[in-house]
Amino acid sequence: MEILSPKQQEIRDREHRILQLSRKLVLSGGYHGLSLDSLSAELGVSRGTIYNHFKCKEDIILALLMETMDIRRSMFQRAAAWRAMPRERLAAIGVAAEMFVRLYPDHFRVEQIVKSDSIWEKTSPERRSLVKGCQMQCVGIVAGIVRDGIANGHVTLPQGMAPEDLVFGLWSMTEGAYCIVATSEAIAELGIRSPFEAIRANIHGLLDGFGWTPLSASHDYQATAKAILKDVFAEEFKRLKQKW
Amino acid sequence: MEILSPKQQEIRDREHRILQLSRKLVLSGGYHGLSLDSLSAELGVSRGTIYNHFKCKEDIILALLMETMDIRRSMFQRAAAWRAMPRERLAAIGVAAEMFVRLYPDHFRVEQIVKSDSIWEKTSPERRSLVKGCQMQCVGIVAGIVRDGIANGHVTLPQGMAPEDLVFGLWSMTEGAYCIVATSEAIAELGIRSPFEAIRANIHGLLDGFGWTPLSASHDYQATAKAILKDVFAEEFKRLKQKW
DNA sequence: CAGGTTTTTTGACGAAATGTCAAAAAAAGA
DNA sequence: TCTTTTTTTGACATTTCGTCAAAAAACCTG
Repeated sequence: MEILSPKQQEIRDREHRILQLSRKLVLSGGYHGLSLDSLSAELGVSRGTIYNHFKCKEDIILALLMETMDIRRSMFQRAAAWRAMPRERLAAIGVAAEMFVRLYPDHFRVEQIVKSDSIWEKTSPERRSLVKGCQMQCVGIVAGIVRDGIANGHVTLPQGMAPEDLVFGLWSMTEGAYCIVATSEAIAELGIRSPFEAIRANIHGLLDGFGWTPLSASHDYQATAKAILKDVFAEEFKRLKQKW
Repeated sequence: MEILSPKQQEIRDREHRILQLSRKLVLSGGYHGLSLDSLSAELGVSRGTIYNHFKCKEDIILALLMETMDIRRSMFQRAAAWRAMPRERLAAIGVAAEMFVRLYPDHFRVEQIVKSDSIWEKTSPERRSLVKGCQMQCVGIVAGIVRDGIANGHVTLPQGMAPEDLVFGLWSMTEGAYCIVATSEAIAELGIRSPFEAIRANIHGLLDGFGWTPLSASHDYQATAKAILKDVFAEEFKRLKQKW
């Protein structure tokens, strides 16, 4: 730990406060809800000061994204390190993903904003490569588990299908689901009562479809999920007030 | 067909031209690329005139979304009406979805924009309910096929899983995949060479996982896809220049 | 601690964009 | 041709972003 002068400490604290308040503003009003005027007014600093921390408004939003992406990455790492069969470790990733989206419901909102507008191009290259690297690490973690499953003979992918292709399927389904849930308010009207449960069932179907043993019919994955919650995400689970 | 005075005809034409140009602007520069100044300048009308057609900028964007959503809905309807086994009709939906996203690559861009910002709240309620209804119809079409599959004994869903839950899984996966492809440029770097093929494989895995007959191993679904292209989407296929 | 140097903060300013509205222009009707 | 209705216009008020020279604060150093 390096030593910081009071002034440097103050600056670092302020950056934290900027991001904290920005998250609140983005959550309540999207891209336009984040106004540098209200931000600076509420923080009691001038707009110029904020531009000392971030190159532009888009850079703030990307920093928000980076914060939560990093949390997710570390949750994925912990999940993948769980000592169990490959398919159970994959279930652990699933638990991590679901836990993450429940603990940080604004992440998808921010992610969507970043991707929608031409924000990407305006931000600083450093921050961009950070985000990209984080994404690649997440995919790599899951692909590693798939490779373990193949190596252990628990699953055989169809001719011409790479481990990354399966990761892409899992990624797409969870990303798509959370994205739909976060934005479409008509979910209940459409007859989908519990989207989280539905996605869990679909992922089990997907893995069963590739014959990944033990199949969901011959293993109690609900018990596995409980064990993961207890062993890996006990602290996060405590923080999650809603029922699982 | 009602009769239109020259003036009314001109107005209708202009609305069309507004949307056409708006789509181009949004595609190239996102939400901020759509500037009412450049829009009006390029069209040779004043900004005020555009506000005669649309309540606000957000309303234009939602109209763009509605245009393509309607096209997709009609493609889904045609696919579902194809006379074949339920799982083949589901494949037809898949072909429709993929064809759609290839023919209208800007759709996801616009969809993302609408969902990301607080655009939804600013738009007119009429347009909003149109969009919502379209979405519900699409889900309904696919759920109908799933119910047919269940009724015909081709598939049995696990205890407690509704047809809509499977639809949600399929929807999530395709939505997520196209969304990732449309926004993340690192797809190739991640080792996913052909995302479309990967998604097809994953969806087959998913349906196989629920035991939906005929299983992908015992039926040539590639031939099915070819037949669908020929029978249902011949015209669209001709317009699609890239290889399938 | 005084005086000089560097760092940080400020807020006025220019530029751009949105949406409004009274007045002007065009179209329709009599 | 004159009147009424509809449509278009563009100046105006407002908001917001990002910049930058000057002011203020913090930091050295003898």
